[in-house]
Amino acid sequence: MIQRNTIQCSVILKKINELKAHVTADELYEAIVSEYPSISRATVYRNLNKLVEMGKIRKVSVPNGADRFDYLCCDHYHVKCRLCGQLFDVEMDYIADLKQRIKDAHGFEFFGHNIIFDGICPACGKTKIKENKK
Amino acid sequence: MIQRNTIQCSVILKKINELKAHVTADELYEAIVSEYPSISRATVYRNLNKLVEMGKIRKVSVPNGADRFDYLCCDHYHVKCRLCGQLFDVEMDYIADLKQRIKDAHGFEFFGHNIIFDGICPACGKTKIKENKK
DNA sequence: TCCTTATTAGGATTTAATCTTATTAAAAGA
DNA sequence: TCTTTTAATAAGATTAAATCCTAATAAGGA
Repeated sequence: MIQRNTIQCSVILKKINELKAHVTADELYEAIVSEYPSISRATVYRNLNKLVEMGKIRKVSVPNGADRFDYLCCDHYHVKCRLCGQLFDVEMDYIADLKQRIKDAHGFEFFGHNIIFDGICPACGKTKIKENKK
Repeated sequence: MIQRNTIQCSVILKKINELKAHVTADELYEAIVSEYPSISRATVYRNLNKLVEMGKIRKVSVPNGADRFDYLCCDHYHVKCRLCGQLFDVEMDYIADLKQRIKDAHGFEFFGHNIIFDGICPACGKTKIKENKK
């Protein structure tokens, strides 16, 4: 017996697919606790990592912020707004050959890569222009 | 009077350039406190952020780990060993045109990007082979 | 149904980073 | 040089993210 299917784990996976957003573990906990009041924060964190290892969801490490979890779809990248801190999807092909660009691997074994863009989202961009006009 | 040159700030910058490594704020604090015992952790963190904003050093956000700080040299990328957690430089040209690859910017303003590779360093790779042979 | 043990709940703990407040010192001007 | 202003500091408290700890629970094979 290696791994058990628990109600908690399936509730977590269901909720991520339902929300279709880049949620933090804590946001997810808050969303679940209303319909499953006894669930523990530790259970949410533990199962999220388990689901990532199983390849059923994706974890996005965000600079200066909590990790975010994403339902699975195509490979894609993200941009974090430097003003509001929100994470958005970026429509761009996955750069499959990125590791071929590495000049000297020094004996490293590469598995994948993570790209996060730094930018300003449309909403914050508009606010910024208004504030500059003041 | 906008900004003051403090001894603490210059000690921190000097130490980063001396170490020439990807140090965390805490590692840096430990390295400095021996020769400057009264320095405060908060001062190290505050000045590191200040130096990043001034463009004198670089901050690297590492998945599942503390931020690391780098002395300035050329633009480059990093790889984090998934076994030992250490951060290493990757020799690869900076992809200046990366944002041109974005298909639909949705009104976003882009400034830059951050790439972190996921891999296994040579030292850990050797250890792994040995352990598999057991 | 029973038994083994993976998983959970709930709170405690750890770690990274920042905040708070009284004190100190950088640097501009007299 | 001395005075004044206030940015920056020290030291400890606090916050936030994530994990750990332990007794209790429940998944699922026998």
